[in-house]
Amino acid sequence: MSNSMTRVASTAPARAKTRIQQENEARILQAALEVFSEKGFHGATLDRIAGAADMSKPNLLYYFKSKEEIHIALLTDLLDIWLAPLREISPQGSPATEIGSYIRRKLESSREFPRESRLFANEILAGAPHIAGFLQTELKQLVDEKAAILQSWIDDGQLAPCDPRHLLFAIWSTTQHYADFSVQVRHVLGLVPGDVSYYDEAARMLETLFLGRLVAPGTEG
Amino acid sequence: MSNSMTRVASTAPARAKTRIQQENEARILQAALEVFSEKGFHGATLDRIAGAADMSKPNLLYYFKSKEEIHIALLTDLLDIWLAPLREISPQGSPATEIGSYIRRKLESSREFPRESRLFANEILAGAPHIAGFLQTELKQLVDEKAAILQSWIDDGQLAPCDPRHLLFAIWSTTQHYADFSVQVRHVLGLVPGDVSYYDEAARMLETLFLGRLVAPGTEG
DNA sequence: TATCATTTTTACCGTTTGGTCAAATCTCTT
DNA sequence: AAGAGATTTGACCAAACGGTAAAAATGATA
Repeated sequence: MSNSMTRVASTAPARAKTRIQQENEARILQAALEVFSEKGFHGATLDRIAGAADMSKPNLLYYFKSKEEIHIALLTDLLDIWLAPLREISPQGSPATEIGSYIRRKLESSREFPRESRLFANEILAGAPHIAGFLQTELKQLVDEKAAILQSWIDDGQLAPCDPRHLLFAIWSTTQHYADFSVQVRHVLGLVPGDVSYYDEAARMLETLFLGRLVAPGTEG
Repeated sequence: MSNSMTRVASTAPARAKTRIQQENEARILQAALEVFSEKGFHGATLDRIAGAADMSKPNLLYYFKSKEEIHIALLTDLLDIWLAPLREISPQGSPATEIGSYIRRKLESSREFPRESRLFANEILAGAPHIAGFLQTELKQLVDEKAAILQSWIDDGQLAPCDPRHLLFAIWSTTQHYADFSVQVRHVLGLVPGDVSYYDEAARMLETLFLGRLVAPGTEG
């Protein structure tokens, strides 16, 4: 949860951070994550964030120059969390093990970082104004790289013919759904607000879907 | 795209709608859909919506009492669009045909109504403050009903054992992803903003995923 | 064309919002 | 303990916001 955006420009001296500075920046980012992920960028107010950080608004603005700077700092930290599971896909493994563990990692990420996932979802829904560059460059590159691995498995006959990038989309959407749409999931399942017990069943569903066979063969007519 | 919220309370006389009234309400709702789906509720302003409807703000407020009333009107209209594909799932058909056509309907809905889909996504992400009741009652009921159909197919051995409701979640997430996360999809695929040519490939992917078998058998070790 | 209801506009209001500023307080070092 | 730098606070501001009121303009109807 370290902040890479407030860290300096190469020309500035970049003083070492005080104990208080570290603590308060962390508190602010945590509070802002809570508020931004719940209310969206425009729905979040500096007063609210400051309140959640148990801090006055001017004091908050002493550490971050603007509301947008906090938002960008959060997004930047987020991208590593988002990419990490994808990076681990290896050409050495088999489709079943690699796809299976990728799904587990992504699902675990949804369970562990639901607020970060919602922050990301909000940003994409808003047209990705702050991370368009990231999507076009780093993410696209990594996707192309991993898609090539999947493609080699398709060429081997280990994986059904399909556009590997769309396979990744399917994994992203199904796993992130449990964080981004958790309210809907809980209402439909009849669970109380805090309950996240659906993750076990979700994992089973996704394993069947991606690694097994959903519809029994011979009944397609 | 008719509006059911401004229509009357049972006690009020409910005058018939003027030609101008009908036209302007439609223009406002269309403009508001554009703005709300793009900016979210808090990011949208009455000035912007009025501008998009080519109308002054007070004039807009002559037709809708408040910003929230417009939002609720849009959401209410939306729910029918959202539910329609699910309603069509029939116990008469086979799993392959029913699930397949449900996916096609949902995907078509994403392509045809991307703004409505994003409006819905925004609402859920915000905690579903306006449609929590709908999710808990109408949607839950319909899901339970359709899940029972899927369950009967599981009992028949026509469908792999799984929680049918999570199967529905998987269908929702994968299909809606192409509307809600279209910006990300396009950036990753290297497409220009307006391009929706990915839907064909998406349909193929989802058919393979839900109706076929992704990972070749015998290689799971 | 006169009349009345509907529609549109102009001017305005109170509140909220992101952000500033300078003074006051605190913390750390010497 | 004193001084310097870091931190915190309270008072404040301009702009944007959702919304109102009343007059002006338009449309329908007879």
